[in-house]
Amino acid sequence: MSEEKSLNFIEHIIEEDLKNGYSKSDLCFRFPPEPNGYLHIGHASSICLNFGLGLKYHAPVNLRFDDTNPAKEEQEFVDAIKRDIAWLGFKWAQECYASDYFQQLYDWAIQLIKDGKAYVDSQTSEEIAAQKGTPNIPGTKSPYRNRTVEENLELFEKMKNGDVPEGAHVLRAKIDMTSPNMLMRDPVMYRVLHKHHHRTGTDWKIFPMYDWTHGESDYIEQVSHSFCTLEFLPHRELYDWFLDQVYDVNKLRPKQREFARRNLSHTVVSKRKLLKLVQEGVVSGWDDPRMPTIAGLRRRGYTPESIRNFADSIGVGKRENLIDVSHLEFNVREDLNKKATRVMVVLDPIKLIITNYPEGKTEWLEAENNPEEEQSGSRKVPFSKELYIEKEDFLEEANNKFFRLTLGKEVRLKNAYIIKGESVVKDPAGNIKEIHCSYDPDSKSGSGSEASLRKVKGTLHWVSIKESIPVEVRLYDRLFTEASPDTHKERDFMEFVNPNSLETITGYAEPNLKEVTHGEHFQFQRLGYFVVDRDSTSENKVFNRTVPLRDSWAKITT
RNA sequence: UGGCCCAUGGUGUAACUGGCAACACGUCUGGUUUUGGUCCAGAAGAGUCUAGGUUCGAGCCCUAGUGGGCCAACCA
Repeated sequence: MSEEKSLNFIEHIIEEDLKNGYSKSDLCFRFPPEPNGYLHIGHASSICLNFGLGLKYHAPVNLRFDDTNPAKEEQEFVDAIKRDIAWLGFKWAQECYASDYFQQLYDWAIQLIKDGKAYVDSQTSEEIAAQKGTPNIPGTKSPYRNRTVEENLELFEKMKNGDVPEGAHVLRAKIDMTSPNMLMRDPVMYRVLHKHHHRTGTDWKIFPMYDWTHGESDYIEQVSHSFCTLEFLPHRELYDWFLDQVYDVNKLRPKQREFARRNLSHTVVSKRKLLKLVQEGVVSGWDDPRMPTIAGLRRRGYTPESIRNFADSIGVGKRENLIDVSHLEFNVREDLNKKATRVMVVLDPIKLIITNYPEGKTEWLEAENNPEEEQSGSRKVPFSKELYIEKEDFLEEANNKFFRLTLGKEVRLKNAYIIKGESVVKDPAGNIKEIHCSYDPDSKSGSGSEASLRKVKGTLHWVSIKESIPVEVRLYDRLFTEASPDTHKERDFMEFVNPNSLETITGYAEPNLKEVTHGEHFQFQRLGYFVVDRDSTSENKVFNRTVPLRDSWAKITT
């Protein structure tokens, strides 16, 4: 009776620990962003992983800001990160800041100095780097490595008090300059920075490095499992070394474990690169609907559920990966199919005149809001003699693979009548100006009449010209032409930016779209899922296309 | 002149302590349908990087090779 989903390797680690002495109440996780930018779809995987584990094991998950570098971090990003995680639907147990642990970290550092495990180095960063060697060549010891405890304490005190300029000294852990792991070659623990920190202001002049901070923060919060991406694997040895120095056997000792970050095709997931797109004006900002940021996806119309389902469905692994965006798009469609109200909008209009329909008459026809959702109800749409339909929904002559309007054949107008193409009116250049057709008055949708039940080959969306309203519609394409824009070593990812990633057009919508609110989702019949964007410079309502309806539309037009 | 990680259909994952490879996306076909969507049914597609070894039996274990990735920031 176990309909249990198979476990991923992260869950196996936890199950294993549970078998080997951990109790369920020991479990505690964390999501530790640095507040130096916006969260993106890559972070979403990590968020869903950690918070998902919290939900699964009823364990707390802390939101911890890794704010140890005042040069890059800002309160604005802290706020944006909290907003995005909350929007995804997750609740953190505690809001923590690495900067809250500065004093504790400092006290431990003093202890390390006293134990002869840390020393103040007064070389330049270049000198230190040179001594570090390479992965192939062992490093050499710093001339300051054997300073006395007293001297180290005194210098470190000066660093702390801001009595020395930036770069004058650093505090280093005394480990092993010949280790095959570069990170173990006397890593820097503290540097001097005379910068304003968004939380501690000017209280601290020394700031701890990531490695010295992260494991100890996990320990302070008694996080049981600290999951990070694979590039931190070599850091684990150092994570454990630092923990060894402060660890109390009566307390829980956190574990760092690593998983592969998720890469999405046709996009970049690197704050540095995303920042460049913003700075160079390729996109309008961090929340441009083409951006893979949570804020961008939200504005594009992606729902929290779709992002969470996506993250859950792709799982976690340890290998290099490139997930096709179609996976993400599937999850969006699946969710929006149940939520989005069906409406009719014509993007590339051509006039359709129903020759046998009374002049000046307007009928208000019943239209279902969402056939997938019983309770969604219905609304009225106006129908009259002169309509717009999509230009590409008509061909004078077509083979029988074409399911839409041609001369002499019948199709249904969605929610309305069955019509038959009669003739076309062309301008002198031969372009079709209007299409004339006749309608069958007995074929009204939902009337139940024999005529209305007649099978026709296709159904078209339309809009009554007189009552229609213009709307601004933004169609998006992938931001990069290349599936993997950042793995080409010799070429810059900017070379792969798709110049046609945004197309703005004016469409004609049924009048119901006059009253819509920001963030509302719609399915424009045949055209895709759209979301109402926030107010802009346009006097018309603005709709962002979240995603087209599967691939069919593009397929047919070719 | 190194150390570590990884290798399963097109993509992403699964296969409990070894028992002839499963799920989702994508693709294709058929049916339903007031939109070529949705929904339903079905199909194709890998024999698990290579070579050895252990074993009655290996995707799972061992060895070597190959391929990919990570490590030399006073970033995280």
